[in-house]
Amino acid sequence: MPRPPSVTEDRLIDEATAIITRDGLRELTVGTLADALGVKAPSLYNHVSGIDDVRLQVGTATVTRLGDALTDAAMGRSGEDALYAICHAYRLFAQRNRELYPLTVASPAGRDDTFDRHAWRALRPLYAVLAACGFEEADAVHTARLIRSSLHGFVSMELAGAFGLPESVDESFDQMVGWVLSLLDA
Amino acid sequence: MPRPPSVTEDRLIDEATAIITRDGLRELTVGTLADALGVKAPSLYNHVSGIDDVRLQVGTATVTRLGDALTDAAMGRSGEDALYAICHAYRLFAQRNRELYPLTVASPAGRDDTFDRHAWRALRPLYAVLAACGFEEADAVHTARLIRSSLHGFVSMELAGAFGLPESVDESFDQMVGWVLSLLDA
DNA sequence: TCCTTAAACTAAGCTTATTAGTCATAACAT
DNA sequence: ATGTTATGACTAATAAGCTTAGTTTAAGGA
Repeated sequence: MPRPPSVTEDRLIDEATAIITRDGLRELTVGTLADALGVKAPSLYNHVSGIDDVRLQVGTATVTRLGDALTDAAMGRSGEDALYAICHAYRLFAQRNRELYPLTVASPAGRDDTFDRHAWRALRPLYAVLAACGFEEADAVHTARLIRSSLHGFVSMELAGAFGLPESVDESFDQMVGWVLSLLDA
Repeated sequence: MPRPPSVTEDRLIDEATAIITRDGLRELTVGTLADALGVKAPSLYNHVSGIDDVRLQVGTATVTRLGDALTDAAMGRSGEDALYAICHAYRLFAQRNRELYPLTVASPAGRDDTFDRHAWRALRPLYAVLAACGFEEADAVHTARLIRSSLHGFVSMELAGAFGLPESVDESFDQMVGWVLSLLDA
């Protein structure tokens, strides 16, 4: 029927991810992305609804990778051991994807079902640990929110350069993780 | 010597703040700000170096107001009582300034001395509580980072709509504050 | 071969940020 | 009073970004 597209969804997300990683979030534009794909800017509108859509799709792909990283970290461990690994994997992912990480927090401009589904899925290892430690439904939710808040707050402030004092940031993180682990005893 | 400016720094920041609060961060542009000030767009460059500079200055003003709110909350209280008030004042400020709050986290695009000074000043009530509770130098820094991480992480995720489940967000916050307060006993 | 269909293209609009260069004016020194 | 001058406001213009409209092209099926 139609001619084969030179732009596939995978290639689009890959190139957009590469631009953000290499040059920063602000350098992802319709123009730079079209160039990277070897196509003129308006042609992108055959594949996405706009630049916000591209960012959303990159965010979805990134939060999926984050979930994979957390799952890998928790694999084969349990309890405090697993939670410790999850915390450190979370921070490591943010550090290695400093420009992409902000896209994982939430879908800007209102709900997006696909993003939300993938974001929820990324939290499975965390909920698995809590469930295995005997946390009931609602309590698991509150505790997971606390842990996510601490982790996201820490890494986003760290990436933003909000920790200005000379004290070791690694040590601060270790101390915070220790505190998070103690939640499992309660 | 020169003629009196129709655009003062105060008015500029006030109007920019009003636009962000009323219409959202994305609506703050050189054009909308110039209109609000009754001036043509290029005239703004006699007062600021660009739109990023405007955002930075609004952020500085906002983080100062945040510090005032925290100071007011802690006034006349001490220990757990003061920290409880600080936590709730922090969240309330973010909720009442949802569009402005992201500007308080850090100066984008590298250090800005003025912003950093005001941001540091905003943390004084927190450090005061910790000092009064006997926290030593480095330990106070690590603990303050933990508390800031939890608070910032929670409110930024809440504002971003990252807590999708039906469980009460207020209850999650209360539980988190309870844990934060328990830090003072350690 | 010809038609359908989707994806590419060109052209063009509008918005935003910014720079260059000009003009107006109010405060100050004389 | 008057002229100087610094400053801020203006017009004009450019470049970049996002998007829409409308046209062309090419591959696969009839």
